[in-house]
Amino acid sequence: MIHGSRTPVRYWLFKSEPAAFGIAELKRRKNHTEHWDGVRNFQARNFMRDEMQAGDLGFLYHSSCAEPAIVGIMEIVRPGYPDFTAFDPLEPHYDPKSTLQRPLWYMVDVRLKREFRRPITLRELKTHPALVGMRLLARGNRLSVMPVDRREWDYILRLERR
DNA sequence: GCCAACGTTGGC
DNA sequence: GCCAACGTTGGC
Repeated sequence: MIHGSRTPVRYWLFKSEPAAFGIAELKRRKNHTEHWDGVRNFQARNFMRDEMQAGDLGFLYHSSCAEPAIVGIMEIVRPGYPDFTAFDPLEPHYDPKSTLQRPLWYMVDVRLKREFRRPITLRELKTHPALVGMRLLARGNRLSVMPVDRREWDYILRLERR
């Protein structure tokens, strides 16, 4: 990349159910890339397909578990490209509406950057007035991939140090 | 284009 | 396991 041409990093949040896939697997494969596949929601797809860039960072969030929490930071190493798991009838997220010629679903590749020194739980996040606007905390939010404001990102990193 | 029915998400 | 919120589907 030519010096100075780099666009500012954007921040994201990725949900995953630790029972299916979580930070344990990512740690085991440190410095290896993972496909963030299986996303079947249009809004989440659009973020991955249209907005994510290599070098962007994302929180890894554990959902649907005893202690929902942000547990680490991932780096996007490859921006949006067709999610090939949608093409395979044997895949759980197979979707016949998505074809090689006209892909419907997209994924990105990520790599674990680091695990948090401590998990920042959903419960804790909710106690901070600085985070009331956070998309994750919005009523009825079900997006599995969403943007995080830089201000919120920085605030949460400071929380981790407490 | 409306909207009821249905399935899924995800915290609790 | 419950249930609110939301997206999708399909009849009309």
